[in-house]
Amino acid sequence: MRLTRAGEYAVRCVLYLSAKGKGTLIGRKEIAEHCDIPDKFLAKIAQQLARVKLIEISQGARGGYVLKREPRDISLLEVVEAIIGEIALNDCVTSSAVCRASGNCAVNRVWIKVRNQLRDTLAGVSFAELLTEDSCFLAPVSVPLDFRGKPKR
Amino acid sequence: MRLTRAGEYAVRCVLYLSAKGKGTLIGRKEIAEHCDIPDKFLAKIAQQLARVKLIEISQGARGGYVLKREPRDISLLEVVEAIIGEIALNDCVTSSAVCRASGNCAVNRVWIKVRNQLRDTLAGVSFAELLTEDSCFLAPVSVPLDFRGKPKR
DNA sequence: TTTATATAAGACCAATAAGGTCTCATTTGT
DNA sequence: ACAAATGAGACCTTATTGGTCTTATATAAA
Repeated sequence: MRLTRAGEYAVRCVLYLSAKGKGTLIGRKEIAEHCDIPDKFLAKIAQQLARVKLIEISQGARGGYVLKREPRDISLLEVVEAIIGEIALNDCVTSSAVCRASGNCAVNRVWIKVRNQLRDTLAGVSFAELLTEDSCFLAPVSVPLDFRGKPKR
Repeated sequence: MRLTRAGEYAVRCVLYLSAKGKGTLIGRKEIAEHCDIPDKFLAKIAQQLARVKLIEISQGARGGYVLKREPRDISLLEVVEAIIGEIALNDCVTSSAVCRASGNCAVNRVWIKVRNQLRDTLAGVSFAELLTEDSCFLAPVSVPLDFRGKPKR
């Protein structure tokens, strides 16, 4: 696994929307500009976020994106996996096609362990938490105090 | 980071050499065949392992590879990083070029944390340990009892 | 109801990295 | 000297990433 550019952008986008608060409609261009994401590329990424119900997209004039859940209930893991799929650090873990011994392999067991560890840690970080610290924004954004807390899952 | 095919092959190779024991000369073809690694590709990988002194290569007729350290002192991390370089899960962690806020970014701090966690876990697994369980071999290999234990680092 | 402003969906393209091969040189045992 | 092995790096092919473009559709406002 690797946090691809698309994944990185998705995190920035959700972080920006989180700062604005759940339910606030924000135009795509504003996000793109503010978070330094190529406009059209963001459109593609947003569709994936919408598919997993993290955001809602409204079309037409004055359209844009709306965060559908509270930042404290959104984990880093969710956003990342919405874009790059379920995290796997190697092929063996997901498919036994590569390694004939797979399924009963000591090396594989280690990879499964570190993968779970990684996922657990990412699952434990909410966007509300991320907002309480300086983040990857290009310009400062005001952060409402009530968007702080731990994720439910 | 992702365990590439090359990294996977390197692990298999060192595991095979570990089973044979430190100091035992094994021909490249034997390893390639036994571990299901493309012969020429193994040559390339072996050079990287030699560069970090994990193995020694002898040329000429009856040449091959020799494990230079005890399996209990070789960690999974070492072998993996010998091939794919120091593990980094995203660009931000390594270079601040991508993310302008880098260095003081909450998201980045999370990635650094999970990366360290991952490296620590891999560093804690020795090849001796891996040998005590069924591994990614295509055919069974006898495992000397004295190659079992924890890695020094 | 027309027009301007947005996004939708997916085809498409360029750049990079992964996976692997090939060639020519060098080394070493016999 | 010769055969059997590896060294080093150029080179090729394929997959993935990162991103754009085009056509269609939706909506607010004039």
